[in-house]
Amino acid sequence: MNTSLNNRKEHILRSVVVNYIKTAEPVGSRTVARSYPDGLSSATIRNEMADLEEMGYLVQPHTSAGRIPTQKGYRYYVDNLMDTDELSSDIEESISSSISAGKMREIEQIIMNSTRVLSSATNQTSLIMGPQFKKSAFHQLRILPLDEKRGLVVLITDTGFIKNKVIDLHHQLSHTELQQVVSYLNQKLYGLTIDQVTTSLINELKRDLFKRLEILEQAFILLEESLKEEKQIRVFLGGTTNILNQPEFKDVDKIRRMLKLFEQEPLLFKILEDNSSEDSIVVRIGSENEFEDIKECTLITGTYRIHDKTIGTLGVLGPTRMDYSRVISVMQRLVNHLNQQLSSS
Amino acid sequence: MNTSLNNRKEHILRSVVVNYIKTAEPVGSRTVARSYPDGLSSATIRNEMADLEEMGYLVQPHTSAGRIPTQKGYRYYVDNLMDTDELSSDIEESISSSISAGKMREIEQIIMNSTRVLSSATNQTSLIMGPQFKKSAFHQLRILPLDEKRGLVVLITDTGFIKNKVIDLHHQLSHTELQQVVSYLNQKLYGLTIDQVTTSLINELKRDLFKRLEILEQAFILLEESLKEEKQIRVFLGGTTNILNQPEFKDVDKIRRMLKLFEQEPLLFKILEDNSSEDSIVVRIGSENEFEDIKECTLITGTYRIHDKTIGTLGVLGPTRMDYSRVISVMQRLVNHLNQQLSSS
DNA sequence: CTTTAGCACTCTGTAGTTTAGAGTGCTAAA
DNA sequence: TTTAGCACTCTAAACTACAGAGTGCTAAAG
Repeated sequence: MNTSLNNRKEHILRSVVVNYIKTAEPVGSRTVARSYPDGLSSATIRNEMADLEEMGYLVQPHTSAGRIPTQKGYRYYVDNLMDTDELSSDIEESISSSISAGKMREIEQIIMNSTRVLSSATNQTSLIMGPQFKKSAFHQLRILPLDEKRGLVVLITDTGFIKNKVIDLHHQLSHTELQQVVSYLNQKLYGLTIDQVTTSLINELKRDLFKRLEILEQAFILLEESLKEEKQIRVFLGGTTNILNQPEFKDVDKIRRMLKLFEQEPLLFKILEDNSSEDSIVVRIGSENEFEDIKECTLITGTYRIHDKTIGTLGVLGPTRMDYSRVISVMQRLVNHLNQQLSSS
Repeated sequence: MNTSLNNRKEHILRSVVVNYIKTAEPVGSRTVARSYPDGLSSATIRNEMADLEEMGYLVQPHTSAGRIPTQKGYRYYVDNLMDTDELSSDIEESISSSISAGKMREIEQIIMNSTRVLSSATNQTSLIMGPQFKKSAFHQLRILPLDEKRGLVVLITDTGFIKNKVIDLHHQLSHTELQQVVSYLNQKLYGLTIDQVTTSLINELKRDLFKRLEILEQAFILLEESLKEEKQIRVFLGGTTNILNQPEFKDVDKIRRMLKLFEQEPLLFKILEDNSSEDSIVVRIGSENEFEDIKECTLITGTYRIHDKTIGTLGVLGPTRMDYSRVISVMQRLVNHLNQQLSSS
């Protein structure tokens, strides 16, 4: 199936893809002929294009129109024909400046800026999964008494997350009792990722502790809730209006479906999560995507890390007619910057 | 200018407004005639409608079409003709259930649910300004040492907000020194709203403290940053796709402008802030709005409180052809629930 | 004086028709 | 194997025709 094409066919396919990406209009033989270095006539090109159509790389929207790439055509282009884009210096700059600006930056802030850069540099919709709490390792638990009846539980991870929650302390605890509980918990949990803190582990700890102090029910409830709650992680979106600029979304109905999708955070999360892969950048074209709603789109994803630990995914979503070369370059650059920036604190 | 209309004209105006809201089609004399209790002929209605047009309450899109209400027409309707909607029981229920569900609810969660309810019950876009940190009063400041080099500053307000931040402690502090600083700050700041903690006050405190301990520069930086940071408060949006259902937004260009607006959080914040008023619910029709981008829309806003302290605003944004009666009823109900729910913890 | 029936007139939206232009596939010659 | 030439196809835009909805005005009736 994966027979590779001869040189001339490759050249023609590339030309069709590149032109179609640029103009969104079916590409005719004349146009391709012009791009061919040693002048070949349009008739010859026509023959080759007919071949490419038969092989499944191109299609005609109707009998007498130019050709547009099929999904298979895009795939071949991405795998074999694409050269990586040189980024213009102002994009380079906007990437590095918007990410590294302040020093005392919150991680959320960095992520939000990234969505902005990513969408504006690619002219597509960008989506970024915020850092995944549950993949971080447990580092420290503190309980801070607020007043007679309430305390603040603070949970700190190795990647710098801080979660907190006010809890009721029905039974007053002495300071030392509290200390005991806390240090016990810290000892048991240290180094585990949040993922690993399962309900059964919690129950075990609970039994253990109840023997000594029949108190901290509330604290455990927090811990459990904290796990559940984090299932719905934020996905940040940028440039959702960019799809309106693309001619493939001139239909109000398509727009609606797309925007509906953007409103469903859990779904977006799933989409990103499923596509996150350890190795750099993944391109999913059209029906290569698992999710029904984006089977007419291309999704390009990458992952970012803190100290070699993958903690989130970023993606660019658009029509299959997407400037692959540019998007991939931008994404690559952005991921590098992010990794560097996030790991340097 | 504000001459009130006679009974018959009022009836006709109401009929036109109600019908137009329902169908989005210009309303003709025949339609109005049907709605008139004692049969009046369409010819009579026509005469009255011509009058109403001259007075500025109605217009014709073109010579031989029905009438549609002008902004002035809507205004008269809202002020004098509208009766409040009875809400169907399932909406009542969805309001109360989605807001009061859990017990240990985070305030953000409640707000997000509110956007959902509000937009789905009104079929419009809803926007809610999250609770305003800076209007809360300072309650407690804690500093929690994490390790040798870092500490966690925790700031708690009377309305239950908890802000925290990791700070570097270049110079190690003894426990007692830390205690001293913290209790001094607490004493000075207690009861002030965050708004009132101005830069000058911070500087004063700084001078004061430097005399005793030449240390806590970092802590102050936090405090200052915390103030700045909170200028960009989150605005939660719901049902942005609802505008696509309205025929006034069948033009892709209008859609784009609207969605662009939704992406500009600071602007939305300003819009909501400007419209927030102490007394219940405000209706801004068309050009009554100050902001250029929504001069073709109607914005209906209300405020919610915690213990009689206004902390946020919620709004419904849509075309001027909006079901005023329903939106106002829903908003009223939602605000009541919110106030009750937020104040009971 | 108010209401109404009747009628001519206006404007829109839709459906059908025409036409220019772009691009193809095929054939036959180079 | 390549290319010139030509007949053919399909689309998108422009134009025309027409039915339908609604108006304003006039003149008659209450």
